[in-house]
Amino acid sequence: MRGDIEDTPEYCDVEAAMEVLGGRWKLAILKKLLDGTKRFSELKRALPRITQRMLTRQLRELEADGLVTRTVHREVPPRVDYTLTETGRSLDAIANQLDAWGRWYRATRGEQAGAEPAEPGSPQVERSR
Amino acid sequence: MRGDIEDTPEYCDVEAAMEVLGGRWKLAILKKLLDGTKRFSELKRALPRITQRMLTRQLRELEADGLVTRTVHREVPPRVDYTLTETGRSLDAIANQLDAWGRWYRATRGEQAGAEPAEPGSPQVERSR
DNA sequence: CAGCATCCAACCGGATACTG
DNA sequence: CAGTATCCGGTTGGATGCTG
Repeated sequence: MRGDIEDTPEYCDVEAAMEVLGGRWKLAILKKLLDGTKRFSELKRALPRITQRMLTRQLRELEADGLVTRTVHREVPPRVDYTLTETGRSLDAIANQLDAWGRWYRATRGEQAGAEPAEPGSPQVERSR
Repeated sequence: MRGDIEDTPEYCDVEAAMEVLGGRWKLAILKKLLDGTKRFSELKRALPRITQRMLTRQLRELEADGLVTRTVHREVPPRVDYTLTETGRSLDAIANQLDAWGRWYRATRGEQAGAEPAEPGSPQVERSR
């Protein structure tokens, strides 16, 4: 069973994904935008722990990577809103599974580190194997 | 729809997940370990772009977070191997979907940066192998 | 409202050299 | 083999002030 294809030192595509989605905020922002278009202040309110500075920067990067669209309405007061592109929406399943996993992980770690809870063995996510 | 729950400024669980899985390497390492137990040098070979220092640090963090088990064999030459815990294996589906997404994203971006693919949905996510 | 500018501290990640 | 020690640049993130 030594296929040794498994050990191929090729560039892992997970790395490619993490270069775009890496950092602490990208996926959290994506997740919020899955509900629909949101303006800057709505996102800021939805993510209280991110600073304005970081939110701006992360949104610009997501825009540059083609995951969100930024729309500026020239009115007073100013209004800018952000919408997921098709590419951004393609992360729907992954973002939701990460959300479920995060909740599950926090629960298991919060109660007792290392033991399996009475809950379903996994988050909503289906396990392989 | 004013007081909808969707906008709850609560701590997003995606953030919790990203605190554990964040950074460029965590998920890539996880992905490699999904194939089974690997020793340090095998991981290093499987991920040529990570430095030894980073590999060590990321592995220690994964261990501290209960995702991998570190086993030291007191022999000469030294041997240490790493195995996923149940918690670590619970990320199987997510890691594989991210891998698939990364491959798909690279492909679409490589061909035509900025244009939407005619394809209807997300990348073809391979559920379990 | 939605930002940009600036300063600054802390941490992340990489390169290199050395060790049990 | 599997690390540790040291140095160092870049990024993250916070605070504060200013602008169209």
